[in-house]
Amino acid sequence: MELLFFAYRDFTGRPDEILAEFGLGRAHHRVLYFVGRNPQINVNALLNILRITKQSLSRVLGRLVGQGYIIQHPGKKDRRQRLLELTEKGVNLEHRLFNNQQTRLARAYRLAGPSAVEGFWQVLTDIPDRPSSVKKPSEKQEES
Amino acid sequence: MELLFFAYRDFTGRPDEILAEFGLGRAHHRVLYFVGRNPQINVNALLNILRITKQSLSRVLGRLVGQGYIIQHPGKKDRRQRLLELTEKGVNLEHRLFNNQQTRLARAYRLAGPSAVEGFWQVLTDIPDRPSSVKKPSEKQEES
DNA sequence: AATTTATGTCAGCCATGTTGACATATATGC
DNA sequence: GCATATATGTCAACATGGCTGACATAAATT
Repeated sequence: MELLFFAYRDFTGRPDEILAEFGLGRAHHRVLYFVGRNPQINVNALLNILRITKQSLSRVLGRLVGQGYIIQHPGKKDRRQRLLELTEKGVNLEHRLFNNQQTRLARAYRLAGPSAVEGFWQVLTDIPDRPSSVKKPSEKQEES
Repeated sequence: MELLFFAYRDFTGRPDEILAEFGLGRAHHRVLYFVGRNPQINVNALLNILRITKQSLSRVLGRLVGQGYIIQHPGKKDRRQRLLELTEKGVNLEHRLFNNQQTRLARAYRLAGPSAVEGFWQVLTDIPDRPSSVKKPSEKQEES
């Protein structure tokens, strides 16, 4: 139980330091991450993943767009949508953050061994609410 | 990677709702949890676990003490220390929150099976920074 | 007696969540 | 084609829970 807390705490620790150099926070990290993994995602889909209000997202996203980490462009099928995508600058930063966490995970994986990793995934997948918003974009936005 | 985010997000979701009924937040939950699991813990040890400043803790802890969820009393060996302990009221609330999360975990465990659970623990234990502050109070506080 | 340690407190700042109200552009339904 | 719904944005105000800095007190330690 508390392991989840410690894991999360230390998992975000290093990235937080890196982000601080750029005057960004954890919230910006999450946006970078999910936009990076879901190019051309629209705002609504992103809101559903993060489960925050559009006003909260707006502040964070606006900053990322303003500083050139993310670009927006209208959807082709639905021009009301603003589809989000990392710029090269955004990709770079995201990679830097990602690598850091990956290193930590890799260490844990190495220590624990492959079968443990398998179980880890298994359980972790089952913790969130039912269908989960992970890689199930089938229901929403096939944008652009 | 994102699984950790989703797991954490949904893991804290229900408890957050319950806490809101009492006008408390997630920070209070963490304190209740760790005090519950480490009766007679002193303030410094708690700060080391949470990795926050004493001013932050003070606000949260002060509230919990004020509303009778936690009691403090001076350490016997070192009377400067304030040892923390849940009251019956605190135990009740903590149980309620705990059970909720346990239910969620139990579901995941059941779905994933025992060997997966084993691996889950294995990996999760290895994610945090080295010695980890879990059950390793050997270096600090042997109070009261 | 001097210093260090454990704890508390005041005051203010910042990031990031919230609600509510309202605006605009586009898509959709009748 | 107009009415309405949807996708998004924006303004304003507020709450929580981090943070820093400064200072206070009691008890332990040297």
